[in-house]
Amino acid sequence: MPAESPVPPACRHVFTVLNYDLGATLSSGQVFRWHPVANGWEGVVGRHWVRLVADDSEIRVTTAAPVRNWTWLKRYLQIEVDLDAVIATFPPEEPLREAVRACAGLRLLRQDVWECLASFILSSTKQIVQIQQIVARMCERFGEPVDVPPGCAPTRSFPTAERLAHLREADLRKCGMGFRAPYLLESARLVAAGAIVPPRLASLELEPARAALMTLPGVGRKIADCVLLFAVGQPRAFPVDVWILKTLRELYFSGRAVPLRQLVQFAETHFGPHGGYAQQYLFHHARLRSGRQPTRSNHKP
DNA sequence: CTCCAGGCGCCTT
DNA sequence: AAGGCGCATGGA
Repeated sequence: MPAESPVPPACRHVFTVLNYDLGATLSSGQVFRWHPVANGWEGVVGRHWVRLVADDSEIRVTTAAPVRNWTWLKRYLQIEVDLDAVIATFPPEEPLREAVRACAGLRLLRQDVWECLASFILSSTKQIVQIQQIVARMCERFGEPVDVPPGCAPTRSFPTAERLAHLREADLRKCGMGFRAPYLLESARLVAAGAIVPPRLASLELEPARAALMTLPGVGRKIADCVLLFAVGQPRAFPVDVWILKTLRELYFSGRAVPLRQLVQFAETHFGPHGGYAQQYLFHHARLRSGRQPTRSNHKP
């Protein structure tokens, strides 16, 4: 057996990619801590400050602290997902194909479960820009400092469930989260107490995992499915939010008023084993068509 | 000013 | 089971 040749840790790495639109992926409302910079994106993954710069064939990575093993980031970015194989499982119908064409290279990430869960508890009846602001304030106040490159703005990790569990509701309300504060606080306490063990969700089937998440206060079907899709790795999970509701009604029911339950039923059965990917294409496409600028504040001249 | 935002929990039928 | 309403906060 050959001896391990020690690989010196570095702050740079390159992932070779095919059909990966990093900007669409990071601005499509599945994650809230990335912001665009000159020619790329900066964010925090776990305890790592990360800058990503992408072109057609690669994603170039810069971190602040040396990294020995890039597996965590490869997993987060889902580098090894064969997107064409995913899309090949979609039902052959034109509205979905059009969304896929319009959002070519849009991917799903594999986020930290607690970060995703907490973020989406904060998402209800909030615009994406506002979710970003609330999450940023919460990280600023309660996260741990992470290393950043010289000259870059200081930033912090996403606060753990244990950290939030020891706060008071008023501390969280100061982040601007309003009536969501008690939901987040109680969910943090339950997770910290082990009522839900995030890493174990991935070993459950879709339905039991969904049911487990929905025992948490402030977590209904929609938020549970966001966590299952964006963090747990259940590609069939299909979050039905107001955008998707409207889109499904328009594209598949001629704009008629259809009961929510019937739309959820349709979504479950129509889009197949990677329905969550289809959902993300429909969602992002709808937002693009609305004229909204994802992740960018709509400043007027 | 009013309206609404990647919903949920709880209260009515 | 299914539908209606209030909930904080801040942009548009």
